[in-house]
Amino acid sequence: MSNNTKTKRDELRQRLIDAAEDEIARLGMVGLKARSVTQTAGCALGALYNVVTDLDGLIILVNSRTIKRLSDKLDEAGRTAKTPEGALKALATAYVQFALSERNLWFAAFNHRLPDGQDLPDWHQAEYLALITHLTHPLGALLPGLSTETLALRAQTLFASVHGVVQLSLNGQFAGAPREVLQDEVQALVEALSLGLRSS
Amino acid sequence: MSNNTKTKRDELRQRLIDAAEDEIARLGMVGLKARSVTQTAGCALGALYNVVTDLDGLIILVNSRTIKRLSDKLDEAGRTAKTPEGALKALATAYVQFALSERNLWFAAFNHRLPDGQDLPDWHQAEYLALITHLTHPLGALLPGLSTETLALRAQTLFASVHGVVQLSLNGQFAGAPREVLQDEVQALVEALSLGLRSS
DNA sequence: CTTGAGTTATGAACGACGTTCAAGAATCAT
DNA sequence: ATGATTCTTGAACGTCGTTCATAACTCAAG
Repeated sequence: MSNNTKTKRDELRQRLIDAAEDEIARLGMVGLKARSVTQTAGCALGALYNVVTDLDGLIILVNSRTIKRLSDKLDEAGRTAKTPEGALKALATAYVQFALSERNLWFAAFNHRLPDGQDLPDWHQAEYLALITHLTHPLGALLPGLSTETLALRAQTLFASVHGVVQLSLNGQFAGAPREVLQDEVQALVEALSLGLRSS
Repeated sequence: MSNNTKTKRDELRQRLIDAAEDEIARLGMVGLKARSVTQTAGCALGALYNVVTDLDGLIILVNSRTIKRLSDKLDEAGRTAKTPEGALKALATAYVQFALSERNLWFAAFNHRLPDGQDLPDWHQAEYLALITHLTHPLGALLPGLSTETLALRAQTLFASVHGVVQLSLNGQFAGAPREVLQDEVQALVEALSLGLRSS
């Protein structure tokens, strides 16, 4: 394969990711169709499968972008805070804001499921883990003396609990905090958890 | 419509729910197919649409059963505890156990999404809300003096945070507590939250 | 029992989907 | 300029949810 065709493929892959990202953002994950995405990317239907394994593979590439963007927001939020608890609150706020403003992409990133037996590629799993790492530092300052492993576990749990509140609120027609008080509820959650974790 | 045909329809509806429940339990929500479910229920393909609006409608009926079963488990767990905090922990434990033992049905109940613009029927939304009500009593005992509305909100948030930890652990190939320590992490979460909520 | 109008059940047919692959177009070394 | 090789294309396939013309059935009236 010549160098020229390789860069052409890369360009097409980028165009496909662009188109897929747009389609998911507008219509959600189920709105992503092979025929439509290839048309707006300006290629043949079959070309999709030269450049990407699957529609699932394309979703993964979009999700990778989303996670990267979310990671940047968290980075920014984490830097501005003074106290560890303030940092955790700022991170939660940023997370909620991201989920609210990029609902469909956020949803795709956290709810895309591969067919049974298939696993996410390692490089992509690592991106999710890196996301949670943003919590490790402030949480470690709040809870000194924890082993690295327990700290990592607690960071995952903290992340997951905030994520759960956002998910049930945005998703759920049933239950879940109404959208107007979502930020408040998440703040209360982080505050109570910070307090409780420190004194337990 | 004679009475006879009405009960025949009801019987068929039950058989379809049975078949759908089995199929979802074995293969997950995406494994539910109109052709297969009607075949094991012993009826024609089109009969599905006489008895139920949609495949989505069938999923809702299965989810209703699942929520009812989960509600029973929570009832049981809530009754055995002495202290409010003990009750919350027992409820969380029961929830985790249910999710672990009925993964696919649990997943369907909390991740089924109707097409854009459609809402869950009111009677079904009420079932989800009733589920969360199990937390209200012990939480109210733990946090006296809260208004009914804030108490309901806190109960939803507590529910959602536990749910989030379970979801990310079971779902996520990326991140989320590994399954062996899930119960421990959820216990730690409930403990910290109880402590933190009380003293805030 | 017979009739026929009204009701219910059936499954072939439809359109949309993801994916494949034979055939054509483009590229490149000679 | 030519043949070999690589890449691209979109028609075709199988599967899906859903519909609807038609067949089968039900039942009151004669």
